[in-house]
Amino acid sequence: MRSSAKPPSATLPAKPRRRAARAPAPKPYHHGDLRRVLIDAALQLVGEGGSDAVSVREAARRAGVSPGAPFRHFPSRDALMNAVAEEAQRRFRAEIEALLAEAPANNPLGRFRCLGLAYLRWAMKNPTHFEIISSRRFFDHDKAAGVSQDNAELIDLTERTLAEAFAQGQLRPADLKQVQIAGRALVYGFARMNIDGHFPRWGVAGADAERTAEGILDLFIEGIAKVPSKSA
Amino acid sequence: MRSSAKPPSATLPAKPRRRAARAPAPKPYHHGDLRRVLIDAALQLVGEGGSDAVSVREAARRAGVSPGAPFRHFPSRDALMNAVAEEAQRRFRAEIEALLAEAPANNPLGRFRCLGLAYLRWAMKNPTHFEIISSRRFFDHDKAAGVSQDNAELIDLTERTLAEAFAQGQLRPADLKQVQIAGRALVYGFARMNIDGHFPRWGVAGADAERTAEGILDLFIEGIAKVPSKSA
DNA sequence: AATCCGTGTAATCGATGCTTACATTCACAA
DNA sequence: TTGTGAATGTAAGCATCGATTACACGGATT
Repeated sequence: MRSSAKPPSATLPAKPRRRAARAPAPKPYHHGDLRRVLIDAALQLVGEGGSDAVSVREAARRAGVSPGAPFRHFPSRDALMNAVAEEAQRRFRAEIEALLAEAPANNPLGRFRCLGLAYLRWAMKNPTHFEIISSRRFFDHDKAAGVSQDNAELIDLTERTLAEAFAQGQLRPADLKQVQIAGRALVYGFARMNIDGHFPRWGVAGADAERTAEGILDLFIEGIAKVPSKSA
Repeated sequence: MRSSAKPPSATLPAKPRRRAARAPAPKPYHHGDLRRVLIDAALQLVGEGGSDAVSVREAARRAGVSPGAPFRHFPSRDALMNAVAEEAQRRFRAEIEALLAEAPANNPLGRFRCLGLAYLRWAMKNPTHFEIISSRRFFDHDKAAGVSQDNAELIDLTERTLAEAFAQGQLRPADLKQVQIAGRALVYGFARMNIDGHFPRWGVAGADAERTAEGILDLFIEGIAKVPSKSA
């Protein structure tokens, strides 16, 4: 945030005070788990106004803590964003794999499609969270290894799935690596078009979005599948 | 900029002085064309460090002008960014159309491919400029009509080209609208993957990028073309 | 030549990220 | 049980940023 559009944090949890002895210590000097709370607050801010809407001070405010406190847990705003990205990526991966678990095991191309669809659905449903896990502006690759690893494993998963599909003769001959990159570019691009507000210009309204997502995914898969009129 | 990584503006372009009457007035009170200079400075800042690296103050600094001066020309930082986006979009469109002019007129699908390639090349070459014309964070759609119009006309162009290709029987039967959106998602996604730093993870180095771009474009076109081994 | 208004300056405000010095409390050891 | 050090939060302050306001300059119109 560039200082312009930052609301004055309307809602504080009515921070109580006093502590010590044995009274129902309402305001302990040490916050229970500030790190966790800060990540949640930041995650919420992301959900409200995108990654730009995250400020350390506002997160501290929502946690009911002084502006300097977060720096005990995160050396910089970027570090906080890294942690946020890590959390978002964890959720992303969890949902993808959950959906994949329901897909039939004996149809690799179908599973490939399922992966793409799960990817698109999550991205459409959580655009702001998707944004921060996709832009490498956060988490420096070196730090935040969790994100990279989760992501890398997801990529490996699709790669294996695609290779299986090819091995079972479901694909036309092609450079599998390029197919994989093209597929990624397709779903990533679609998700990004949503985030970046391209859809209105393309006549894709909110309700159509998911249907369109499915449509372009099937179009792509038809393009790489062996029999042009089979897998859709 | 969030105050952290802002260099102290090492290089001032020896701010141009003089104008008016004929005496060597070294520092004219009125800048010649501050608006233009500010846009150029901002454009340069974008090229150096992305859209986040643009601050009104730094642009003013490079223009050799006081921090408040830019607000005579742009009511807000966003307004400045709008103008920058407009300029970038203009250049983008100009180059696309220039490249398209060299494509054979009688092969719509080839022209469609040329459009995609030109799009990808420009995006790879000017990633930071591409970023600001693609994110709707800048130019409010209502304002900055120039960007929207340039973009809309480019979209119309590809739509017409695709329709021609279909009319000439170069495509397999398909929902043209979805083909167009898929194509856009593909190239946009690829360009965005570059911007967002996804390529290292995908084993796409700088030199490979353009070749890979061509590869996935051809893959896509093969997928929608009538004879699977014709248009590439 | 006198005036007006577009354009730049100076000063200031509130917000932000981040740092430093200090205060408090928890946890572990004697 | 008691002491002490490390962890964690507070207070205060710096620099930068976007944005506003009052003022100064000067080119163009009349």
